[in-house]
Amino acid sequence: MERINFQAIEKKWQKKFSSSKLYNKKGKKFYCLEMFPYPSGKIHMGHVRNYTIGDVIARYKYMKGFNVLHPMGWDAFGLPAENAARQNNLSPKKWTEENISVMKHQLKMLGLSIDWDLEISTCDERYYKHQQELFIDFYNQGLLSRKETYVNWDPVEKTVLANEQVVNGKGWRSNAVVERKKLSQWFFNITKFSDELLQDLEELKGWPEKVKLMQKNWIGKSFGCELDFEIKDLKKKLRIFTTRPDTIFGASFIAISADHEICKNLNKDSSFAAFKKECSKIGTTEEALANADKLGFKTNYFAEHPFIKDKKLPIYVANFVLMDYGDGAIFGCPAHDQRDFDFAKKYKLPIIKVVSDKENSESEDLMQEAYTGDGVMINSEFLNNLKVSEAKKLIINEIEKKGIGKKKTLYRLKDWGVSRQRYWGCPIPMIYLEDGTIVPVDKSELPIKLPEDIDLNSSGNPLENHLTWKKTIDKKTGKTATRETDTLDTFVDSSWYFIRFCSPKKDDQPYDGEKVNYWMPVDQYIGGVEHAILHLLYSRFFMRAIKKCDKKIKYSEPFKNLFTQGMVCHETYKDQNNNWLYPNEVEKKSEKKATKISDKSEVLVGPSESMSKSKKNIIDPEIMIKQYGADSVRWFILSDSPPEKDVQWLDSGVVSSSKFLQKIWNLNQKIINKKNTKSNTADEKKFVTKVDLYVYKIDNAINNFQFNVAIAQFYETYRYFNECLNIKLSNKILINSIIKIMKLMIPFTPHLAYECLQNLKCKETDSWPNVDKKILDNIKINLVVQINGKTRDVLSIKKNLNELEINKLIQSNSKAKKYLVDKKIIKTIFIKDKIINYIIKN
RNA sequence: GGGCAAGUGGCGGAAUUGGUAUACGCGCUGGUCUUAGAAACCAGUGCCGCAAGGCUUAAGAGUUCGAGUCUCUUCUUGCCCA
Repeated sequence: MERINFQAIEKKWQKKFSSSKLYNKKGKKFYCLEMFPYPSGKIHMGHVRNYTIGDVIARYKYMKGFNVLHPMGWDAFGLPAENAARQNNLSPKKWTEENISVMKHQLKMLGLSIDWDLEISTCDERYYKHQQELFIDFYNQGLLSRKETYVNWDPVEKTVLANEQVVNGKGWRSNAVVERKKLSQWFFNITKFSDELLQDLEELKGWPEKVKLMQKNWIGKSFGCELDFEIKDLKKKLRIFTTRPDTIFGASFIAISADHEICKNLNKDSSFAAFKKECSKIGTTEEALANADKLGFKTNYFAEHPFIKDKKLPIYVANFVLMDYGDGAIFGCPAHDQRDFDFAKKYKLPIIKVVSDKENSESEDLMQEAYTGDGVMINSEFLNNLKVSEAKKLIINEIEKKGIGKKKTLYRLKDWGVSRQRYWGCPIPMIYLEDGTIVPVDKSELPIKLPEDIDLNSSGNPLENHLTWKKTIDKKTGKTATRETDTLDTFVDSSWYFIRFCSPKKDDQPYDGEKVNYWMPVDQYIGGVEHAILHLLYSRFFMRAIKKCDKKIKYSEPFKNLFTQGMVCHETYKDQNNNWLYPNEVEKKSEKKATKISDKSEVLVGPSESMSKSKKNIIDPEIMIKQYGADSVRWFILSDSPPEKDVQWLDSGVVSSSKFLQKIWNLNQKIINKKNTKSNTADEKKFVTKVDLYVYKIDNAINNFQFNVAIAQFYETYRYFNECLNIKLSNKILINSIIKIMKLMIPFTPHLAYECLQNLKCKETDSWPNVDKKILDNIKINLVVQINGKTRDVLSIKKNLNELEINKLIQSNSKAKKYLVDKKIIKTIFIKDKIINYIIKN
């Protein structure tokens, strides 16, 4: 048999793919989008998986008659470009552009059905110009604000981090311990949509439940109430916020933030200053706050308990209370809150139990931890004997009646800080006038371009350090002004790129509203689950913000269906010195044994983990494509695991994929070269029906995102064809049937499939094979015969036979017959086309 | 600590959603071909048993004619939040 020349075939068809598109003007629109890549240098297996899945969907939908939009672009701003540029003495722009060119070439090698005419890059001024325009629109709509807040400061990167960029109190990239620093920042007012973003999750039927739940928890809606305490010494009221007003009778102290107004009275005290400094050492994440040592500073003030006459609660300044949570003050109920409990133990404050349950019957001084569960109120005067939920309602009522507070809804979601003290990002189009006012740049001046003559080697923000860039003139007043030197968080860039794809060349506006209303929402969005919260939440916010600025936009949800694919994993290897090794430095001897190729020393084979540069367990897709062909790589990455789960890369797997594709090629050759034989109508009918059944099954599997199952069906189909080469089928039937199968393979292995179809002289390759449902009705099914629930025979019969007919069949001709001799049948369970179960008595 | 998933051969996994458990692939074993190897092809491959047959979906219970699938308890792993 002739070996398949995949290099030649792939080259030939990729040339065609680069100009062919998936538009069916008459069909229903289908917007298929994969998360666009960061141009880090080369594509990795994660990209291969992501874009192969997307390509299968796009090609499949196109063949089903949809008008498919399948674009690609580059998430091209970001810190790595600056770091790389510094190391290689190259401009970030140049570095990024070179990476894009390499990666684009690599993506083309995969044979993707992307419409490259729509390509965008977020670092292109033709893109960020419009982002600046949107920024100004948002500003004018009151969706932006400038706030002075404590931020997570990364002392190594010298930049502000978002809460989610802080992992275990450390910077996600630098791993440096994060500090708190006060800075003036730009914020998108995402919290204006808190409730909407939460409510509308329910409408997202095509999203994984898991992702919706994560977003729900992230938004974190909770109820509580505000409550005023009186401080007699200061003749002031202290407003606190609590989600547990029911535990008010268990209150034993008040804790306030070090930045609270009351602390101004303490500023002269040097020990307080030292304490305040200590507080700034912990980050602002909930996790950092929870894990930090609870520290308190006792003030000389006391608050009056609102419900217990003459009871005074000491006021502490505590490091775990922040100004931006509630009002920067809480009351502490140690018995029922772990943080308060730790604090009370440390400063020897009273612990008063107010919720009782079987599980926490011990007395207060024996308690090892706070009890946060449900129960019945005790020690709480008029709340006694009520359940926690009832007590909560009643106490809020009482508080409102007394006029000392009110019910309040609280969201965990914070406004989105977008200022970054970095060069390689979208400049913020705002200017500072000499009198201190801040105004947007006049839209006619957009884009505010990044300067190219910058010095990346001195510390801090290169835009700030630039000699002339920030000096400007306000167009309206003609007065001198200073530019904002911060740039936007790169999450902003990716929050609207899917909208830009609808009209990527439109120059005078960020988008063409009509096109947006036609193509949006994205019908299928595909990407990693790691973006489940931020990117998706920000994008949902952007769509709403744009809708608010532009009444013509119809949609507020950007992604109708979301698919989150699993990661690509590989075994890890370490040598005797505990250094990681690349897979190509290692020779596998058996399951757990391997040696280092260079010196034959023993290698420790570690578990399969997500591919990462740091562990060196990476396989270069380009090398695989060159060795086995793009179709084999695509086939393998889809074949081995369900797409939502992690997949383990196996060289043996891709080898077997390429062997199978060779077999498919051979089968095509055999059929094309076969001499016409005399046909048998019955055989042909059976064959055609069976092929249609496979078509049906494969179609179903693709529709359900079960690509691994679809591929298993292809293996079976191949086997069946091979068996049938020797039975009496006309060439016409064989060719028409193999054409159907090759069409089904287009989404998976487009190069091979198109080449085979061409050899089969198939002219119409744009439509999906239809299955006649009537044919499937005539197919034989297996009916299971059970005696007392044990399978004794399987009958291959026509569909729709009734119980009587089945009984007759079993009595006349079945292995189950012998079990029924001389037995009394007390019950028969019969499910049509599935099972018959005889319950007998011995 | 809380929430959510998941647990099926040596491995990746399938099971029409309560109806033949282990499809398909990898690996392994044997064979054909070959000077030899590779490739290709054929056969076998959950466990016990010579066989008839029995057992088996993390462990245990329950519902049901029937449970991998539903319910409860326990264990383990993963993810998210703390």
